Amino acid sequence: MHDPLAKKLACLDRLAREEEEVLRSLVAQVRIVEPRNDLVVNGSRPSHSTLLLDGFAGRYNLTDDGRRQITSIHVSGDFVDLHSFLLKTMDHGVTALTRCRIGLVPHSALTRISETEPHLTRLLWLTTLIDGAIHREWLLTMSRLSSLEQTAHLFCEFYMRLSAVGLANEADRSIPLPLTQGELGDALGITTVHVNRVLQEMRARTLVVWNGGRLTIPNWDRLAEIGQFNPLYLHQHCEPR
Amino acid sequence: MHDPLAKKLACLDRLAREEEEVLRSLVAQVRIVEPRNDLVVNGSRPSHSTLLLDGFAGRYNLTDDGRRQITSIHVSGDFVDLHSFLLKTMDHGVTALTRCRIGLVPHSALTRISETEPHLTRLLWLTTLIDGAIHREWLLTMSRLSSLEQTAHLFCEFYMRLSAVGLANEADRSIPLPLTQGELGDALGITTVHVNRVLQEMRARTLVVWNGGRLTIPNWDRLAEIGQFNPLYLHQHCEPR
DNA sequence: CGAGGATTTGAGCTGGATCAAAATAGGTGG
DNA sequence: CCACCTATTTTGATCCAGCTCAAATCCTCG
Repeated sequence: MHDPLAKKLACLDRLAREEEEVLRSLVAQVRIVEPRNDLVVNGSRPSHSTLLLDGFAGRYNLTDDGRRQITSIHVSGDFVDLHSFLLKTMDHGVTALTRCRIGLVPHSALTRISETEPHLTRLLWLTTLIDGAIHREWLLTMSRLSSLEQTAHLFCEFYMRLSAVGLANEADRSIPLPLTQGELGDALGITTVHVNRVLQEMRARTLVVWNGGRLTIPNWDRLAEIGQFNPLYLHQHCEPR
Repeated sequence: MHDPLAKKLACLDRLAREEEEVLRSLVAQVRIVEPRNDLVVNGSRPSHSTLLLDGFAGRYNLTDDGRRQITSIHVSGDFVDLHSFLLKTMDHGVTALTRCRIGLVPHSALTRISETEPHLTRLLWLTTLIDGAIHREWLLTMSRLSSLEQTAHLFCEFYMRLSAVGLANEADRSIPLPLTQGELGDALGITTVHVNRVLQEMRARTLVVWNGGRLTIPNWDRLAEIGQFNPLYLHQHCEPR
């Protein structure tokens, strides 16, 4: 049994065998959610948190007149709404960008962990802190970089994060990226039309190849330089926490 | 003795007497930091977290060529870098926007809390989740609202947050806001020149009065409407966590 | 083969940037 | 109390990255 959560946490700190056991027992129920459906509804008060087992999901906020900003994109092993455990009321929605397989983790189980497993609690807390670090990086790239630079940055981030959970093909530097240009624009804060133009420019400069839902990065160093990408903010290294 | 941290946490959930005691004992040392100095240095590995006792501070990231984005602004009672406890390495800097009085909280004390005080741990965790919720809201307002709307939103947020720690004058709806227009621009992601023009427009429409380091909001409802401000994301209400 | 979504192209427009300079406001030392 | 220095705010003129609107093409899949 592959356990993407344990895999992800093991990137952050050594896990004891019993801790892995505890993690494995968290998921009370598995469900499938079709693309464009909400995994979690804005304003709801969930009694469980949602662990993404497979697929891509996005948190989003809407303006009063319905324009959407995707504030993060999640992949296997990510808790898309671990924060609902303590925030109680959802202040945003979470949508399935592809067909998603999700595991439901009762808040009661999380409370139990917080009472009896301080080390695991710190690691779960840590994953929400990394979410915050990503938000901050997005704030920077959104406001201060050109949309091409910002896109380059985001592609690098996706690569690193998918790589961490074993979903990157390290040989040809490619990852699954089954999004539409419109969805990417909602994450970048730009229009579909402009996403398209940015991609054309990137293609012309052979910075990336993106088709059939797969993104390939022929020259990592150049892409990372253009996107001013420094992976430090992802905190993907194992140390005692 | 006024304890701004206990005051803030008490807005989120009932605190036991002994918990307040524990919180009071956290600060090992108090220091003063002058404006424009770093409270926490980017890339450092702090051995303590910084509780802001008095003053205004801002987290910031820089682009490679030195442009700055302020990713959050903190006031009394805020932990400006509680996350350094688990992230270990700072992925951004924290600067004093005014003269700041800070309390240093050793990470060892935080580890102890996480081992022995599950409820307090959840509340501290929660404060970092609220930081994340604010980041998401900023992502939305930055990308989808006009700069005037975004500014209105930010002013509403400041008012609510300062009000929660007793720093707002509820009578005339005013708060301390000792920032320069340049600093505000760094938080909004716009230039000083444009901040100035936005403020002129807001003044002309008597949405706000801002001078002598104090912001007054003559008509809350109008400002909140323009900024599409809904305080839900601040999660400022007491409930069992 | 047809239909609805996704991508692409084109033409103009605009919010906010840039650059440069002037006016003000604080703060400091004499 | 004044003269001076520096940071901040304000004004003006120009520019451009990314938006809007509209239509065409291309997939994909029933």
